[in-house]
Amino acid sequence: MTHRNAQEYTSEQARKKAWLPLMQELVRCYQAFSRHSARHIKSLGLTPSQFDVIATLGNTEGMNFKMLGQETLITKGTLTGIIDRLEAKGLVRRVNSGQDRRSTLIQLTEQGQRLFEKVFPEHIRYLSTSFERLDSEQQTQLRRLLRGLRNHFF
Amino acid sequence: MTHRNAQEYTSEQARKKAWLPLMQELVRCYQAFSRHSARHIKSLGLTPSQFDVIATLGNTEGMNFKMLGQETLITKGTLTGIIDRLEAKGLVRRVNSGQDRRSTLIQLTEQGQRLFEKVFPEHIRYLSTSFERLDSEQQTQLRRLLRGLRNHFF
DNA sequence: TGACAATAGTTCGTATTAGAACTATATTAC
DNA sequence: GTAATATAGTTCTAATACGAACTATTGTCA
Repeated sequence: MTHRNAQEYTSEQARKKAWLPLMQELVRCYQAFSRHSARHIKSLGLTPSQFDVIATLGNTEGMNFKMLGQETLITKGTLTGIIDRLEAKGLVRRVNSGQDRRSTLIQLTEQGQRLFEKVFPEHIRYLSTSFERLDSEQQTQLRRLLRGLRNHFF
Repeated sequence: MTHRNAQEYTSEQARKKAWLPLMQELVRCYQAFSRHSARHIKSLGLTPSQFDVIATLGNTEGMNFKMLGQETLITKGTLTGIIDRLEAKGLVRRVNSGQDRRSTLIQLTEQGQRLFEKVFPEHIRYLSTSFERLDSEQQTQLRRLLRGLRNHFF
């Protein structure tokens, strides 16, 4: 998604495509963030997706697959495997949710809760040192611009 | 990486963590872009990674794995499989690069070149309609802010 | 109520993805 | 000039990732 050809295409064919460097930067920035974050998460013995699930489930009574998928942006087919492995690690459990017998409630076990309380603040602290180098105004502005761009991907 | 807990954590424990919504927005915006882009690429019969390689190789004499990996941000182990499948499709070929017998040059075949010429402009056009909704100044500013943030992920 | 559509999770097939170990070749150091 | 080291690709393993097909259950509607 980096598209080395982007720059050349810009100057050669259409001066108007000035957004191509923006697209490249979006990809690069996300990748840099993602790898930076993953480095720390792996040192905690989790995969990024597993951490995401743990972080989403923390301070919650539990969630079914549908909601968990919406929060984490992980599709349900993928989620099944992730929950399988977290369950095998003893960090979450599947519980029959009362009403709808199709639905499954996923919740942190005691061990999962303890892990959440330990690693979530740690990870936030780890990421702070990067994000806080932007001043408050830059953060707000960046967030607003990203939000605006996101709304244009239908 | 969405971290539903982020908001709560912000207000409860540390007023200072105002960057958490920014992190969420970065993830969501990238995901939205990525899926929007992938939708079109799949309709062209390629995977995002395959398209990325084709786009990078276009208008080039070819590239070895190392350079191709740097451009596309794909690690070499992954690249081997992607090139295997593109080669099976007849879109790229592996050529012994002259000097270093460890190195392999990957280049588009005639068919790959034709595909590049067809799908690259199409995809750019497809993405235009989203990116061009930001005015020129917003684009510049967003790019600059992303660049600044990226530099803080060491 | 009884066919039919909709929904929740699981399973399956194909393709990434990262990283570690491995092979072959090239470079460096002494 | 050869041993030690570094580099280019490949192979391997474990975990995602998406979407389609499948099963079980629930909702709809005539």
